[in-house]
Amino acid sequence: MEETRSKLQTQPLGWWVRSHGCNELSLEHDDLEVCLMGWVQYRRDHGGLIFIDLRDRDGLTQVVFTPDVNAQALEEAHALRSEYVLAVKGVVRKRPEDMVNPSLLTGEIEVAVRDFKLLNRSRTPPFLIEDRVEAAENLRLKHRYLDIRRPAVAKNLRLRSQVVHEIRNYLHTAGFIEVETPVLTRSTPEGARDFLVPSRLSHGHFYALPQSPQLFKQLLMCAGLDRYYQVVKCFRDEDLRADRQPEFTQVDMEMSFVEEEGIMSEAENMIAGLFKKVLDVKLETPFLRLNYSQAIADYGLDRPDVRFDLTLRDVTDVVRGSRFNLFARAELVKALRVPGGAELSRKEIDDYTDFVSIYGAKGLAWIKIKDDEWQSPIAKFLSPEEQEGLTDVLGLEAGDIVFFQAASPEVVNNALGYLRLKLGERFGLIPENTFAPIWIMDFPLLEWDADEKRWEARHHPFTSPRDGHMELLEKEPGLALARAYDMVINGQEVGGGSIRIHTRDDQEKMFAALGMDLQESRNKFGFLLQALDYGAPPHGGIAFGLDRLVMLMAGCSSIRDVIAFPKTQKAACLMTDAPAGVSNRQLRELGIRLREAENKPQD
RNA sequence: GGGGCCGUAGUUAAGCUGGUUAUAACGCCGGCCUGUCACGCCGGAGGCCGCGAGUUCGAGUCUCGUCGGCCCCGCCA
Repeated sequence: MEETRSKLQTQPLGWWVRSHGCNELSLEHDDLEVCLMGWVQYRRDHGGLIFIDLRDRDGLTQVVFTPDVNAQALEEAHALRSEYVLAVKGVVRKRPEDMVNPSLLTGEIEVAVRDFKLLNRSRTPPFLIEDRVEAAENLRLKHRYLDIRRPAVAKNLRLRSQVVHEIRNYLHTAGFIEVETPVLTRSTPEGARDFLVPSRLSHGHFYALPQSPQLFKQLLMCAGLDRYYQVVKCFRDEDLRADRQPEFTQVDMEMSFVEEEGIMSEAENMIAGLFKKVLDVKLETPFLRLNYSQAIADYGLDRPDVRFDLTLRDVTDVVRGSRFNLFARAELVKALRVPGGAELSRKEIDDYTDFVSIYGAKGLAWIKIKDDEWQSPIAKFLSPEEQEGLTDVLGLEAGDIVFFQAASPEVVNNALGYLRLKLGERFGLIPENTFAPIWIMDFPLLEWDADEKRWEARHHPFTSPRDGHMELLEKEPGLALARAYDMVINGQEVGGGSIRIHTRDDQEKMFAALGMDLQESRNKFGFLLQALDYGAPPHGGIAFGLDRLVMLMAGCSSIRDVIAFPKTQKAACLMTDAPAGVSNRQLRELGIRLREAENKPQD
């Protein structure tokens, strides 16, 4: 099959040197002898005349084989096919007047081929290397090197490179020192599941891949480096999502002798500068700020999309004494008013009811405000006073629809919070090409783990409580607030950080509050406690999720689109087939025997 | 661990309440063509309908299981 494609022999590059890229030539190069190298994008074989669009990472240039320039080359060029790799020497010439291709940057010229070399052949690719053809994602991932040849994918990687470059540039200028921290480190409790690496030299012992360089960067502050940053891979063995991969990249920073303001202003200047330089988008600084509790109250979520205005309202008091039992008894009742929402069909409302059920909602109450009446399955249960109260609190007008959730705060806020996003889309309330950054602050320090029946650090156990809140840990741990902050853009959490605990005393108190006894905390975090004991400066930092940030800037909806070689939802790499089995010899060296091998019958 | 969507030529899809030989476009192969640009024209090849059971006279179509991909809940900052 391959033989039929071409009898043309491939040749070594020899002394040929590329003179230009495929997006570079224009009328000002007229008559110039050039040498281009690239792939065959399209071939238009007219028999006595052949056009080839030669592609490299930058663009396309039309090269033309004609008998009057080189008849031999024309003869050979009949054998060229898609994705063959060529080196072409020729002369730049102006195209005939009405033959200009305005959709090509190089569309005013063409290169008349004097000589060419076939550098490599190609099998017919499994999918067309074109932006307008969307092949199935598993196919694209299996042949990712072909997928990346598509300009849209390459463009994302180039954007990512620009972003990292600007970040490094900014931080370097601002006096940050880039330091690499270990990838083979020790497993620490809390947080996500670790990826483990067995030790050959110490059987039965394991390294863990870092979930983040958190402890190392704090130790670098103890070391007096003052300002640290790193663009670093982090690893978390948890289930994947469109915005979550098992290995992902953080822009990790830490600063000494600063408090919230110092870190946040540096971080938002960096981000604003980035958007300006890379996208030419101006973000107003300082960014808006919102308390966690206010974010939950207004938006239901701790990463609100503030590009549009719909907000939730607490109407618990209005319906407290209602004949409608569900409302009267619920711990929390909130309403979401959608102006113009009365146009929603019954089918759409049913779909929204299904939608909120995934967040634990048992149903979705609604009222359509018509000119003369309230159209609703629940209106009849509401007294005139309650109706008046709702009209007042919500500012109801004819044409509106109001959705209600009455349940636990968690269910109410999640259900209405995500419903708000859905409705924002449905009613076209979300402006495109807009970036709305916002800081979320004053997070609770701890979070109740219902399964484990204990308090856990919401951020991580090194986060400092607000002044005076350390004392709350014993009596009212749920009320203690953290000196933590998240940066949210368009409803995406792109970064988060905190002021750290920098005294041994406080850090031990914190561990104790998390149910760790002295022995245990010294065992696991002895090195940190010691470092804090030797004059640790006050410090804090922030880490950005680079993949999410680039995804946002690229306008993609999955971080896979901005990662060169991403993994599937089962954390597999379809190209290399990782993860894969290993030989018994490798296992033996590591002192490992698989449990399944003992149970499974030998075949 | 759970819910939803999907799997048919190389690719993207169509295939109705089960019924003759499984369609189309693009791609691929061969031929013709000196101004195309996603060239055009003529001809051709190409299928384990993801895999395995079951129901049925008969399964791409229905049922169950399984594998894989995507989205989500849980999990994860």
